[in-house]
Amino acid sequence: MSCGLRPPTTNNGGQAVTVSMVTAAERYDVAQAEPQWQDAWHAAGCFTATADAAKPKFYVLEMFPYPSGKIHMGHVRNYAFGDVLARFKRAQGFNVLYPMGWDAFGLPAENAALERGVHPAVWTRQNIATMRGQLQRLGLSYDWSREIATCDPAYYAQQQKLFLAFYQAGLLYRKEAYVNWDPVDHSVLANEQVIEGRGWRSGALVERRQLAQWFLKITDFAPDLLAGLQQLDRWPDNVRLMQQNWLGLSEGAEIAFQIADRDDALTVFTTRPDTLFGASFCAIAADHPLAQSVAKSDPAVAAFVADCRLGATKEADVSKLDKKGHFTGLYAVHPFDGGRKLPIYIANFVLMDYGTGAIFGCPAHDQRDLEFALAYQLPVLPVVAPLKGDLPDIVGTATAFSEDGVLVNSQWLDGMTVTAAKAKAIEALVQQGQGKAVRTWRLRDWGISRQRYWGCPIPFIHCDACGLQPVPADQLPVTLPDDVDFSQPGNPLVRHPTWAKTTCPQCGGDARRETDTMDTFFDSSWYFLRYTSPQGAEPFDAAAVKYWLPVDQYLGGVEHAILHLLYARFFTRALQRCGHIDFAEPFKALLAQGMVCHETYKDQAGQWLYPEEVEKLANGQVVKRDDQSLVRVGRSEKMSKSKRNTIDPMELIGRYGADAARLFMISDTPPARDLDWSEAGIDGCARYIGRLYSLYRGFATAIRGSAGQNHEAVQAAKTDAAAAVLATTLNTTLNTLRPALHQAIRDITLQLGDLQFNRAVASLRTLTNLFEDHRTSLGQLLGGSNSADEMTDMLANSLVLMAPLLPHLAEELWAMLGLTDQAALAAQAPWPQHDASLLQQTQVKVAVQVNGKLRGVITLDPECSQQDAVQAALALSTVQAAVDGHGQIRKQIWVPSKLLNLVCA
RNA sequence: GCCCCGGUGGCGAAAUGGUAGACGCGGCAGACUCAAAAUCUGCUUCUGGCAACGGAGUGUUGGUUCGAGUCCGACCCGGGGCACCA
Repeated sequence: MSCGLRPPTTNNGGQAVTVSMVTAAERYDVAQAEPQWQDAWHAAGCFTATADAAKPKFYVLEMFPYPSGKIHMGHVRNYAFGDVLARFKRAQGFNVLYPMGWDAFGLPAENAALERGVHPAVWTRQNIATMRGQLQRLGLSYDWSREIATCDPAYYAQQQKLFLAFYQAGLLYRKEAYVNWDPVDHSVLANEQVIEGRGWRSGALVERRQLAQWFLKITDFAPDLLAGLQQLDRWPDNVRLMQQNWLGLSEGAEIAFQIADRDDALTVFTTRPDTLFGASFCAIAADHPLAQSVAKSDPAVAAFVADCRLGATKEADVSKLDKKGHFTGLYAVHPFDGGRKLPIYIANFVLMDYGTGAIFGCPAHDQRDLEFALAYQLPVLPVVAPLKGDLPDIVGTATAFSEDGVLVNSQWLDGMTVTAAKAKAIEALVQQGQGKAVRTWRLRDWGISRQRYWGCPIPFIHCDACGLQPVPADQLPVTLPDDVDFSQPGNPLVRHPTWAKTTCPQCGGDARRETDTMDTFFDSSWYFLRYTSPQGAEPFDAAAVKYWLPVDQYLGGVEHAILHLLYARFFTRALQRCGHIDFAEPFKALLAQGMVCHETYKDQAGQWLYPEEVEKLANGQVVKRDDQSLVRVGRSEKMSKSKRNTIDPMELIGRYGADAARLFMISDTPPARDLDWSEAGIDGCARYIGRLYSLYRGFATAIRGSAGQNHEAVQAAKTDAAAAVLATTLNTTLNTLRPALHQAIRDITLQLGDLQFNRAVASLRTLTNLFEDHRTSLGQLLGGSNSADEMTDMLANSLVLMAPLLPHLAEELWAMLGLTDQAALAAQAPWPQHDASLLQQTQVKVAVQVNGKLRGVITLDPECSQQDAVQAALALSTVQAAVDGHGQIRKQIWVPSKLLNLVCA
């Protein structure tokens, strides 16, 4: 990099500059400077992205926020990471797309309407305006011209087209499914609104009720979603593993058990056909057709089924229930032993959604089956023996044996391994016509119907005569009515006097609109495509998508590791099938950032409190700020609006500035790790910025101000000896800083590329700490030596390295050093390259161990031979003493430039 | 319950199987100051020692290795997800 501003080298008699002294008036005015640079970036159009096939592109995407009202620390963390990367990639010469928008539909807006009477649209728009301002104040380098909001009819109109395309492609269907029904409020509740089995507002016991709902056939893509994970080598392994487990492929068998004294059979799914001889019962889900039919004639069974319905809808809750069952009075005939009859139970731990909704129970080798068998006094027959040792006491320890082993007590399977027995059992079942090998997925189809107002209307019409009709293309979009009544619970679309009334596109008769709206995950499954042509008249422009997609780096909270990311992956496949796009995976690389956590507060009434409503007294008590009532402090959890344990970052920004707040969020903690919120350290970030300002200010003065620093200093050094000392000092500075800069370039480039933001900050600090250590002689070099240009270039390079991390400060210093003829703005300066030849070390420190224990360190030439190293090592008294203490050297481990280990005996 | 992740100084953390604690926060001491703030300098894992120099140490425990924070096994503790919060 060349430097245009050449410092004068003649002596004009200027005063010596004291680099470290800064008066208050010379301090960095963050509040004034930051908005000014934000304006400058905007005016220069630094961040506006334009598709240009000639340039390599890089799409940086952050999970867009729900407009809850204010940004919180999790957002700042997420967006600070993204912005650093976007700025870094721009400097590296990429054409960067870095957009922002709003996941604007959702439940909280309706809650605000219910609680405060404010219309969801108004509330949402206000929140967006507030949060946009906050993000802009953070100096994030978004292309705001591409901003979108999912609640904008311009967005959801396009979404309705996609919905109809999926319908055309046969990816959508309707079926009955359970919802949480609040019998008092007469409304459907989200899981979040069910607290300990009761409606959050009414307190009524929640029931499960069946409703006809829309489903997307995500299960069609299960094998492809699984296979695709293999290619996502820039996704974290844990996220891929979570997705893999969620898809939940299991290889097993379907077995038809003849029902005794009836003509029909019960088909069960099992992954352990090898354990068939250990079966002691069958169990079916409460929603299984067989259970339904038995319930019709048996009131006790009906009561049990009804009881199961009352219970939980969540898998987590279901699994915590005590295993309960009810005998149906029916028996299943064992397929390999007609003499054995297995009682058929209805059991609360069998899920209708998984497999066939029916199982056979082998208590000895399945923990859930064992618990059930122990509760209902069913036989426990071990059929697999461990490979080593005796069969453990299964009943005594109440622990099923589910590891690998050898078959016993199983007639013609005896002696086989589990794997061989599985194959053999299936083979036998196939021959008998009673079974087959099948693969089952845990994944269920995606239910997208929501009985709510604030979502994208599902573009369908119900006609009594013609049935379900898609809204014709020329009648799209179906927009939400504005005049809605939130004075009572339930979906206002249903109660609206006119909105749902329409005519059938088929017969022209009276018909009703679908009043369900879409799951907001639908909205967020394609927004990254819309960013490429945000104002387009079609959902997205094919050429723009072809250029920008896939997303090169996606950044978001690990809490979205499964649902959102899986739905988005499904969506691109669905769009591919519909011919809209030609790729399957939307996100090439993923950073699953850890959560920002904070302790929680509840008042005496059990209401969540925001941290700012809480005061910590000197005596350690925590009280409510307004009435001093005692507050209950909960453990640290993910910051969330529902628990109100959020921190307003704007207060920090007001106090310290955007750069300090951002630096604080990216320092110290690695991105993927959770962060327990604490303000300890923010002062240090602000001080670092102040220190850098005064440091570089001193350098700027040295460059610009008094010419001939070096000359002055040399003049001042009256004797030859003093002059020689000065020359040596300056030389040392040169020889220290030169490799240090290139080390920093190399390190920061690698670290930012690997998203190790905390380490990049540490590397930058290491470099600038060195500048501080050498500030006097660096000032002298800048002030008119042969190396002045090189030193100025070095400072310019350091600012380019700084620019992604501290963008506002870097601009301020860039201008201050007069570098604007290299690039008008630091944000436009190209990323430096390191010179590997400058990183060669002439001396290396080598650790000397005796029997693996550190006994000394020797400084050697990198090319030093093992023999010489041993000699140098033994010259150390500590090493010699340790060797003497152990006897003879038996072995030497020599890792050049690193370590010498003398193994003695 | 099932799946995933994490555990290293007083605190946040760093460390291709090769000198544990880089870089910070906090603390202590000193310089500057009438004083304070800011700034600067030094020290700061614990422990013994005046020191030189030792001993211990990465949640617990066992193993692999010349050598383990790192790899393998078992366990303990904390956090996240579990399909209608987003």
